[in-house]
Amino acid sequence: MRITPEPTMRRLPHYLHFLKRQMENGVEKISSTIIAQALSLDSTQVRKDLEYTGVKGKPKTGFFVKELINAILEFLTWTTRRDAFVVGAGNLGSAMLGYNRFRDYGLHFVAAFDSDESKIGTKIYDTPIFSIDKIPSMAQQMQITVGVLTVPAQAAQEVADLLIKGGIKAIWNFAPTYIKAPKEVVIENHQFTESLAALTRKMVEVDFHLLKKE
Amino acid sequence: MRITPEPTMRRLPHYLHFLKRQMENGVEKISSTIIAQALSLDSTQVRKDLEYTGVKGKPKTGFFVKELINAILEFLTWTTRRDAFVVGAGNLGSAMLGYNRFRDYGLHFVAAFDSDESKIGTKIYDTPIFSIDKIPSMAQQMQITVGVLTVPAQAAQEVADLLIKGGIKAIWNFAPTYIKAPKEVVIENHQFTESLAALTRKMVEVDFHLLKKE
DNA sequence: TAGATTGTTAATCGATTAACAATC
DNA sequence: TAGATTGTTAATCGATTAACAATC
Repeated sequence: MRITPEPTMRRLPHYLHFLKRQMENGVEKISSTIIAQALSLDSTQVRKDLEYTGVKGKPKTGFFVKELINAILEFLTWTTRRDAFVVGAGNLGSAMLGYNRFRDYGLHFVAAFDSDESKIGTKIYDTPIFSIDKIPSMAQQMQITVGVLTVPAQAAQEVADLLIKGGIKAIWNFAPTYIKAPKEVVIENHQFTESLAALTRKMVEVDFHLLKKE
Repeated sequence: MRITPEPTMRRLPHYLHFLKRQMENGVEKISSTIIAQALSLDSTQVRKDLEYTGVKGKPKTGFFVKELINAILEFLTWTTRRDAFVVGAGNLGSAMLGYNRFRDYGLHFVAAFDSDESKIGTKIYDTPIFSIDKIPSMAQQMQITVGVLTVPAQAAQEVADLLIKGGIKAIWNFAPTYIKAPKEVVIENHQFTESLAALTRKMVEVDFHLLKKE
C-alpha cells in the first residue's frame, strides 16, 4: 500500500462533495481543469490526487463523474460500514446523531452514552442512550470500531479508556483535550481551535491587504 | 507582515493548549525539546514556529511558559475581542453557544438566530435568539465581525448573504457546503468530512501495519 | 485531422530536519 | 567551567507546479 499524502487525503472529501453536486445537476463527464477551477486548485494537482484512487480518465473526454465518486468513496473506505458509539449526549453529541449524512460515509451510530441519569433509556434521533459503564461490554458485543467523543474535556480520558477496553479501533475526539491510547488505537483529534486560528489569521491577512491565493 | 505558513498556524493552538496545561501544573519554564516531545514534533520546528510569535528564549533556560502563552495569544490576535452571531440554534449552534471557552480566544457570542418561531425570544446559555431577518440590521448596529454558521446546508448561502449584508468580516461555516462571498469576506469552512477522511485513512494504515510517525 | 485533456516526468517551491556556533 | 538550549544557516525531503508526449 502506497502512503497517501496528508494534503491529498484532505482534498479528496472536497472533490467528492463537488462531484456529488455535479451529479445532482446531471453532469456526467468532467475534466480536472473544471474541478481545479471550482476548488481553486491546480489541475495537475487534481489529476495527481485522483490518480491515488486508481480511477482512469480519457484524454479529451475527462472523467466520468459517477466513476470518480465511486473511486473516491472506495479509496476512502467509505463504502465499508463502520459501527460507532457516540459518547456524550449533549448538544454536540446530539448534532452528530442528528446529522444522518454520516451514513453516506459508512459511519453508523448504533448507540449513544451519557452519565446523565435522566437521559438514559431515552432516544436521540432514534439512537438509544445508555449508561457510560455499559460501554466496554456493549462495544465488544456489537463489534464497534469507532467511538465518537463529545464529552467535556475532563471526562475524555476516562471515557476513552472504556472505549479502548471495549476493543474500539479508533476514536474521533471532539473534546478539547488530548487522549492517551495504545498506538494501535487511532485517535483523530478534531480541535475547533485549529480552525479558529485559521479564521483569525485570514482576517488579519485581509486587513493587511495581503490576500494571497485563497 | 510576514506570511505565516499554514502548518505553523495550525500548530500554534496546540502549543497553546499544552502550555496552558503546564501553567496549571505550576510549570514556569519550558524548553522547545519538552514541547516537541509532548506533541511528537521536532524541536527545531517548535523553535521556528515560536519564532513567528516574536517571543525570545534563553539558551540553557528555555522559555517562560507565561510569556509564551501571551505571545501566542497575541500573535493569533486572540486577545482582540470579536463579537459574533451564531446563526442556527440547533444542536450544533447550541453546542457552540454553550462552550464558553471561545471567550478565551476572543470570540464573544452576543446573539443567535433561528428560523424556528418557537425559539425566537428565548435564550440558549444566556444568549438571546432572534429572527433570521434581523441579522443585517443588528449586525450593522452591533458591529459584528464574525458569523458562525450552524444551519443546514440548504440554508447556508441565504444566511451568509444576510451576514454579508450586515457587514460581517468573516464566516465560520459549519454547514456541509460551500459559500459564495465577496473576496474581502473571509470564509473558513469547517468540514467534518475532512477530519473523518483522516480518521478512516489512519484506520486503514494501522490495519496494514504501516504505522508511520503519528 | 485538430484540439483538448490525460498521465507522467522534470523543475520549482516551501516546509521539515540536521548541524552547529553563540550563549547563558 | 561544562552542559544544555537557543537561534540560525544549510541540507533534505516532499508537495506543488510546469512542461510535454501520448491519446482520444
